[in-house]
Amino acid sequence: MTLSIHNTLHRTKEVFDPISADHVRMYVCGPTVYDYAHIGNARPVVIFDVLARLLRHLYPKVTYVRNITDIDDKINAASRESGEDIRAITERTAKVFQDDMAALGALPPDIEPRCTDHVTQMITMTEQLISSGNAYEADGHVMFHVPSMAEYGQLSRHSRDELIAGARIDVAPYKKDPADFVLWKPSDDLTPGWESPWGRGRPGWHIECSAMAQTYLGDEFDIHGGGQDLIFPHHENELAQSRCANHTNGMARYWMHNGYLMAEGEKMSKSLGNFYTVHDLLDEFPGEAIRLVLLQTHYRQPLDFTKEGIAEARRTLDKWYRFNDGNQSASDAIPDGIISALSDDLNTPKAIAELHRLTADPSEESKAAFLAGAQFLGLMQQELDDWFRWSPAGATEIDEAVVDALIAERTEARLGKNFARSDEIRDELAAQGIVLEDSVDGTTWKRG
RNA sequence: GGCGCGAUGGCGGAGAGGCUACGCAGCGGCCUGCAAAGCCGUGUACGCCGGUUCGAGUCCGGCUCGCGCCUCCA
Repeated sequence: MTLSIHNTLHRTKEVFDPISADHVRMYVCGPTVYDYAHIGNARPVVIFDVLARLLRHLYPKVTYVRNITDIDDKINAASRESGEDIRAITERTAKVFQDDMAALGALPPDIEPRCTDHVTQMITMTEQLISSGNAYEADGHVMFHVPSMAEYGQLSRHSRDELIAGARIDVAPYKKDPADFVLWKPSDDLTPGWESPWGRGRPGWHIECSAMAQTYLGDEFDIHGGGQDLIFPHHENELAQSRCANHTNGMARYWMHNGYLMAEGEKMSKSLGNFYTVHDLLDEFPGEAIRLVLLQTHYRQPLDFTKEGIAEARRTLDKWYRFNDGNQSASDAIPDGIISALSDDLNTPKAIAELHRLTADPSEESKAAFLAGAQFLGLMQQELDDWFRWSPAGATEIDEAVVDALIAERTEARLGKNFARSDEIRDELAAQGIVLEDSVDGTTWKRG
């Protein structure tokens, strides 16, 4: 099976040709842990989780690195505002992030490095950039000198002149060139800092990824991923730093970026009330339904995320859980249709259509294939009862014994043709969000 | 202003120069005491204007609308 992926570097779909077929290496930019992840942050996590699963299926060894950024001025600002210790904020937020992503069915990456553990590597890389003539120290800062790299802008396709023309902020006086960006900056006594050859300070906001990727994946690796909004400046600057420090022609062979996400037809913003954190959504919907919404749209397409969309995805999963009534086990082989769809630049909507196609055939063979395919995509992970009896956070507890007693009473009433009482019981339960289903085998219930 | 992305049937969403996408919802039917679930059947589409072609959602040009990014982040 040939894997092809869209490479942002060339803006075309290309056949994936790893540096070493024995060991595929991928780096994805992870969260800055100062606040709960919103659904836009979850999109790359789920997308690259699918890619990691696919790579592991196609290649013998895969190393997937996704960092946690725990040094950032937004974190410092959050700490100043709330008074909470920086370490406490980052630990707490990182834990919630990991739990929330697990609830979305995303497997943990192989390595999840933190910036605070890699400051030494960042300092080393910064020193390398100074000695190679690509960076300079000025006024306590170390700056990357953009004109020192001829190919700067190759990823985002911004020319240096355009950047300067479009700049929205004043140029700091210590910059040699308006396009230069920071590698290291000084910290005052109230700000976290590390000792360095340039005094006590902290890293700029791109060098972390360059340093951590180099540490775990080497000077050059296969895939670098993230959201489209990271193309510039983050990835452009990472690319420049890594190439110049490591003396390579590229950092990653393939750069992949997922499209942006809107919520309820508008850009997500707190003031519009459509700002969804994954943590809050998980109180309201099962994680698998959220995952399915994310996979139903191709990763490079814009996605309008709506609660109605999650509800619809949940109904689709209801249907799938019914189709696979809990008695099947997944076949060993992942259906070809799933693998070939995913191998075509991660065409998850097409893979999902393939799942729908398999549900049209009620044979045991098809059910086993369906289950294998769905589970490969990180879906159909629940027990049947857990899925149908899932309830939102804060919902009233259901006393199953009471429900069973009412069902028994209703069955009696139906046998006695007392349909008035029978329907009354059904309505009563429906009011509590319980839906009854009669079949030849008796009556079962689920949460509606 | 610069760079880039998107526009498909009521909704979601693939595909791609000639061939059914698919799902949801709707409608008709079967089943059911009635429902629910399930099953069968069924309608509707490619933003606008030109062009290329025997033939264009699919290629080219222009336009309209929506959106992203434009550095030490907000």
